[in-house]
Amino acid sequence: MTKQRISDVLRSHGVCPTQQRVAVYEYLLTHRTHPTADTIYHALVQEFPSFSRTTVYNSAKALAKAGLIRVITIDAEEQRFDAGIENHGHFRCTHCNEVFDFPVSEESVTALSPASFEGNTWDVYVTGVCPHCQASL
Amino acid sequence: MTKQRISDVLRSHGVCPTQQRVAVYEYLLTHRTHPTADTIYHALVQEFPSFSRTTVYNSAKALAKAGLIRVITIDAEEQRFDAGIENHGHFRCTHCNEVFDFPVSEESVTALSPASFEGNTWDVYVTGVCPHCQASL
DNA sequence: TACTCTAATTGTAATCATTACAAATTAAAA
DNA sequence: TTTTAATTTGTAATGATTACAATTAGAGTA
Repeated sequence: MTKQRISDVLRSHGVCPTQQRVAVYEYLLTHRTHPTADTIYHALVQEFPSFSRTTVYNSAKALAKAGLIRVITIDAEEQRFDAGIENHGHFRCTHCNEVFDFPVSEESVTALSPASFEGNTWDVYVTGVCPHCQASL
Repeated sequence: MTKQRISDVLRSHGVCPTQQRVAVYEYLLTHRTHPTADTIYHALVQEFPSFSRTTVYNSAKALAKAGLIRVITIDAEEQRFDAGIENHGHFRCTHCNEVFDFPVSEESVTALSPASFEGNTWDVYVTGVCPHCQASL
């Protein structure tokens, strides 16, 4: 996706497409690794020398509010950000501390959500040891 | 459950049953409100004037490691603790900020957990507006 | 293009939950 | 008891996140 296209997406979601917001969203679209604010900051400060940590949080907040990204709190210490907004769960490996996606069907989500509550967003977090770390143990 | 009984439970889970740990576990057993460390601290400092915030965290960590309680991170700002360890999900109301339990069936959990990952613990977090707040809006 | 107004960015400082640490206390075994 | 190891506790440190005010950039208008 080109920067121009990303700008259009932001605009169509009511988000003013500043250079920084476009850069943050582009980074998340091309790095599906659930990066932390600090990781994003270090990656983008090279492109924008005046880039600020605060801008990462501000941009992410604007993108999350518009429904373009999700904030993941599977890690108690720090937030992670994810451009994938379709149905999926998150798995955190306690050994390598990476976060992976795994598929979650529409039916199982429907089965989960309590009927009497409204306007629901859901997160499925699973913690354990990933296949790669299992092999190396 | 008496203090004596709680002591036995801790001991049988390999946790040295100190007064403070018994008090924290008793508080969580009798208050299924998913309290924060601060809430527990304020409640117990009345019983133990020398009670410390650090002890809440230490005790909770020991209890969680023994599998007696769970740490809930549905709230990005602060941890919550829950003596309920059977299958259930957590719902956070964005209006009153309370956390409620809701049932999650064994099958839906099995359907969720990715097969290739091991030693899994899972958390299902749903966010929205609770029935009580829906009525008052 | 220049102008204007509003919104966004940025750097610094503050906040606040959580943890580190070392001294004092307690638990449990001998 | 006495001893020893584990736990508690108060204070200080940590570190992610936010508040804030000054600067800068975005987008519409003439």
